[in-house]
Amino acid sequence: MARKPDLLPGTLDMLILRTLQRAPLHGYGIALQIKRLSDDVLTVEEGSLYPALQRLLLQGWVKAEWKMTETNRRARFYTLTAAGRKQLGVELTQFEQMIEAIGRVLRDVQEA
Amino acid sequence: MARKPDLLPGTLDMLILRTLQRAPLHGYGIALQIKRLSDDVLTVEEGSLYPALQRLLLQGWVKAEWKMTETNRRARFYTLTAAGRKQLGVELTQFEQMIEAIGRVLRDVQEA
DNA sequence: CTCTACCCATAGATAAACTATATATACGCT
DNA sequence: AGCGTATATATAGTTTATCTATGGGTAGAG
Repeated sequence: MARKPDLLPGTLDMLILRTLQRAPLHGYGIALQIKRLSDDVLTVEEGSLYPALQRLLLQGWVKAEWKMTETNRRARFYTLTAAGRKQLGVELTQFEQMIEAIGRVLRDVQEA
Repeated sequence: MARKPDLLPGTLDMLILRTLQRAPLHGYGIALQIKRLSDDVLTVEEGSLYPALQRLLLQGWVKAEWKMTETNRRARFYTLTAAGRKQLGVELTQFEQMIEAIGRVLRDVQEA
């Protein structure tokens, strides 16, 4: 009845970019980190993650290169570009603005 | 390039239910109120609003009846049902949980 | 030599929201 | 009388994000 979404639609790109701002990372690692930092509230499914990364690549917000992980595995490491850093700023601002706006509607702030 | 969404996907039903919790209202009025309370940050397009109201009706979360407005117009007034009140509670809780989780990811709270 | 954790990727379905369009009426203005 | 604007509902068709399901493949532990 009441579905339990894995994440809030429209926030995935922002979460990925923010994760990459801390350090370059591969897809699997990004998903794990988001899951862990959110205390398992947010889960990034693989079918959402990899298309999202393709989107970000196409937009030029991240770049990718194949490397070996510490555990000796081939993995594609994504790095935030300058444009990506800028985009992250835009998305963070917009997101905060929306959250505040939603808060106003939910709380029904009275005005003169 | 950087799209400006009208609202955060996944929050519309909650916003409508919350608006109706204050008082029964017609579709047009709901959209106006959300827009105004949010200081024009949130805009509910008609193509989003009316399908959403149909959804809520089908789920039994609201009921509707035709009435006249104060300005002497035919309009369909929606009222929150008991089930709708309950659903609103669920959605509010989930939303807060998600927002907090996103906040943790964005702020990268350090733990032991 | 099998199992689990790690890692990438895409095709297809679903659902929410958007754009565009259609209809209609009350009221004020000229 | 005629026009424009704000009010009011509704749907068809498109787009886009996310999910489900599936397919690969490798390192290392047991």
